[in-house]
Amino acid sequence: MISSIAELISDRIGTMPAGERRAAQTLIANYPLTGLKTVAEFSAAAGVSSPTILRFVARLGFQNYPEFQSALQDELAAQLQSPASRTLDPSSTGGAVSPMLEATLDNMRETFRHLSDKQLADIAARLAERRGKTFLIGGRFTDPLARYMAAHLAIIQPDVYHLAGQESIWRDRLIDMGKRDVLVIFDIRRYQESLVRFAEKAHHRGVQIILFTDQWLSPIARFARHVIAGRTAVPSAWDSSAALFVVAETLIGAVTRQLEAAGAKRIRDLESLR
Amino acid sequence: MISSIAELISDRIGTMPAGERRAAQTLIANYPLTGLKTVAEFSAAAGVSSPTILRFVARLGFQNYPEFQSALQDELAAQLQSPASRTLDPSSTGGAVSPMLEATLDNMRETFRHLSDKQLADIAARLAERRGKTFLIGGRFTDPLARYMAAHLAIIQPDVYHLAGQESIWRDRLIDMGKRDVLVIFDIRRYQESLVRFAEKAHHRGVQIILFTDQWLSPIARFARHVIAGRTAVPSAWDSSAALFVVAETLIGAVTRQLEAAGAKRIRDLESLR
DNA sequence: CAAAATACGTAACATACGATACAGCGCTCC
DNA sequence: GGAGCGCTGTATCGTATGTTACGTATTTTG
Repeated sequence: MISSIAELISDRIGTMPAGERRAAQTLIANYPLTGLKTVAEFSAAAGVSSPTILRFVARLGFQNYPEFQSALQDELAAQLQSPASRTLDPSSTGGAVSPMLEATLDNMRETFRHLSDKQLADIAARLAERRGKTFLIGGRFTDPLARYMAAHLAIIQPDVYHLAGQESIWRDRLIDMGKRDVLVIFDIRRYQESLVRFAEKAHHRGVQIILFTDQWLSPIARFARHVIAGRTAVPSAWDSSAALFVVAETLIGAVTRQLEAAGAKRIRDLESLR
Repeated sequence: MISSIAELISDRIGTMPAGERRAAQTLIANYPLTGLKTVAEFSAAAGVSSPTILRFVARLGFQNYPEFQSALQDELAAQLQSPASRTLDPSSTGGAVSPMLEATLDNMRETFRHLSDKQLADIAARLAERRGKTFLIGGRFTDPLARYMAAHLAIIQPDVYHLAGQESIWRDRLIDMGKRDVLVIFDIRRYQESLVRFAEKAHHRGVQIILFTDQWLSPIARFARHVIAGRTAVPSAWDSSAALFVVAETLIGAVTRQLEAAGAKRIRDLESLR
């Protein structure tokens, strides 16, 4: 049963030649707006020629382009009249994907429910005050999150370092850390021994630790000044770091806002360096 | 302050002559669909003549009919991109949580709404079939996502490589790529020249490209076999990659499920290696 | 009540839009 | 490696669309 044109497309997109597939993808990307424009605009957006667009709609089973547009408009009309039914109710998608998404969304709500605005503001403030250096590090699967956060923070303020590579390398960086510095650690199950040892040593040197972990709390929590506990359970073989990722983005945004004045100047300076 | 065209109309409907008022009313009645149709259809629906419609849109301040339609489409685009689902479930979040989170949740729902189960299943199947090698690479801020995905995929199957470091390094890896291989690219605004060039060359070598991008589609979409367009807009100075992150996790889960038998054995082997 | 002004529709016009024919190119399959 | 097929873009064509001019109807005002 094919109800919407979007389904029709994703059903046949596999059998389409390259050019028409581009058309399909650009249409899906911001559905259904591109389809309401003229053939010329559609083709320009997709980077193909007009005839390809027409062949595309022909393959979908429409006699001509206006007929295709009418179908899109009808669909849009039905959709606008019942706005509530449009926002993804769990039953409509049905497939194996939906439970994963639902669980992830729940995780985020839960994570933020246990996270007060004040707590986030405090952490952001600590990251924004430029007394010392900021170091970031993560575990096997969470190190990309540390990288992601470092990439953003490094733009709006100086002295941001992501600790990468072999353990011996970042262990030696301990020598540079002191009580004015901040260490952001990502560590979820199964907690890594090496990270715990590293955190302990940093803690003894007076470094303030901000820990991103799961709801069962990494042993590093003992040494941490701030602990962010995210929900990670999803119906999959793996744990999900998505909630922690969103917290990280939220913090990045908050820090950016606090450093607005200084940060804006810094960004301009960076731009001029290219 | 007049924001939407609907407001503009209801603001001036009092000063309009009878015919144009009928036009206004029929447009408001099922807004904005009637305005997207042709002048002839609009006039028929309103029971007036074509020139009356044109005089109507002229009175609203538009130079010509196409300009009026474009304005309607822009409005519709903005509306579709940020669904007002906030009003739907204020209960679940419990009140004044950061607008950042709400926007992120919306982005995810929207992203998955434009993403069919079949599409995801196709991509997962392509990643699971072990004919060739799998390469992953990302842009300035999205490379951590590539890393994250690579870290997981590399555990359940062989020949998974994350392309890191300087451009010249991964450019040389092109020599190892062929038509049996898959290249996963993350690229959101502002799109990186180097990535586009790399994608183009890989494409010419017959490599199948799976692209993670934003709703405005990186130019790499021209070469991509599969395109995943995620929503990135959040109330922050930065774009959000969270939706793409969740799609990545979903794919990781799907691939893992498909490789369950082979993957489980591989994981056991890995365990015994420690 | 008359006269003017405004509003509206009919009909002709020009533009630009969608459709089609054709040629070049790349790809696949012997 | 060569022949065949299928896909894609360029150029051209017919037409539907938006636009305008003009005449008639309707309302408004002195």
